[in-house]
Amino acid sequence: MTHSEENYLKAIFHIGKGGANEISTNAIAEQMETKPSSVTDMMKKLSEKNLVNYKKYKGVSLTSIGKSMALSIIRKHRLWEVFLVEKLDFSWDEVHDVAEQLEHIESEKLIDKLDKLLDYPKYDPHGDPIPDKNGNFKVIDKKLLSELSVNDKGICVGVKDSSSQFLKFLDKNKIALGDIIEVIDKEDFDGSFQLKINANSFNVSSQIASNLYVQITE
Amino acid sequence: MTHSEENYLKAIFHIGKGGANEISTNAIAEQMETKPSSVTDMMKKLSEKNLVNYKKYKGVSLTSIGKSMALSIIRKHRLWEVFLVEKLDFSWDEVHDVAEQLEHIESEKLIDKLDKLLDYPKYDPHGDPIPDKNGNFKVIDKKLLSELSVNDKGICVGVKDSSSQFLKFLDKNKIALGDIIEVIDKEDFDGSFQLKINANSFNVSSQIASNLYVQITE
DNA sequence: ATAAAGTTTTAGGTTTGTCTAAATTTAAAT
DNA sequence: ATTTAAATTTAGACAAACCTAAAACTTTAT
Repeated sequence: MTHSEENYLKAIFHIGKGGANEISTNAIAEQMETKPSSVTDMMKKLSEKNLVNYKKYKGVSLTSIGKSMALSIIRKHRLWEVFLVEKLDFSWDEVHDVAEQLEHIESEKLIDKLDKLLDYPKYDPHGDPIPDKNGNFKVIDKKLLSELSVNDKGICVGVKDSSSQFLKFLDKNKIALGDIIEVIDKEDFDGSFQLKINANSFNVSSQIASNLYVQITE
Repeated sequence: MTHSEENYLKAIFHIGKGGANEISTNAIAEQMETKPSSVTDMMKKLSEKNLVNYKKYKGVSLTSIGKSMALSIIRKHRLWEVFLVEKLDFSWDEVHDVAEQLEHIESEKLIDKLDKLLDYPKYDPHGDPIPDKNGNFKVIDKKLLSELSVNDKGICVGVKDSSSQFLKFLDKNKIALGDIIEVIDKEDFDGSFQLKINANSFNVSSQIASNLYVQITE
């Protein structure tokens, strides 16, 4: 598996949200920041290798082998992110690019030992689940903050947008995973939210609310 | 810098032992396990980029930029080796191939933080010095065990051959870096050595003796 | 000093992953 | 039901890094 092949598998997995949906050539091209014609070339190759199901003009989906390879890369990516934050004091907005490189290192022993060093973490620094060796992971029942109603209460468990800008915004406003969030009021006019986060009052725009995941507690 | 370019710089550095000697195309080809014609191609490219001094038929040497890049890769390689042994419980014969991949990860911050995590090690698991950020490292005054005379005493500080076979042999015989070695007798006939290692008697072949570095203490 | 041997370079070809431009297929709109 | 628009694929090209075979240069040996 080349790095490029791995990146395509990962992209297909992410676009399809892990399901077996048919993914369009254009969607992959956009995600990979490449051209549709390049995607077509690669799909032929991955199809040859039985990693994707591909029929001309009909989109692609991962085969079970392709899916388990994608999960293995995602596992590596997320474990490395935890390592960077926990052991090397990176902040959560700095880890992505480095993990993007580290995820391609080939060594099963390395990943097993890293997993152990980190004490078998279940989630990465952005709240995304880390698949185990067999590709299994718990999907926790989370909702976007924007879907909550007034008086709903929950724990902040993840971010949808994990861009550096958004993460830095959260840092600046002292919003972190694990925080307890309560919806005090919702403004119909602009979709903004009045919140209580860890006992402090907050007002966040709908943009923010639709990029924060919470686990409802009551 | 591509991985391949980095590997060539490293190879040239290793062949020339860090000096400014003129390195032959064939020597590089052998080290890189590739063909001389491929080396020529790459030397032209590296020369274009001012990383090597290259004149047709005359061999190459690293420019100062090329040398500092080679040192940076070696620094990364050796730091990762320490990480694998110290933090992930790899044994010293298992680290090379993985470090060979990890050395190409691009992130200054990653290496700075790794260096810190490991508490700024000066030597890798095979006793080779780790260059600092500026490419400086101490060359300790070591000799091959085979150069010692009867009654010489020293500390085992490194290996010349760091192949898995040799390292496993040392493990099996409980010879490790830091051990105190005394030459009891030398057999002229086959060049074998009678040693005392950490108070135990040992007999090693000339092959072994010429692949172990010791620092003489008296 | 010259032939033989060894080394290095050139010339031309391959694979991988990308691209642009043109052709084809599918989907949408009237 | 056609036409138009959008998505996708094909065709042909390019750079990187490698290869083989042949040519050119150096070195060695007589």
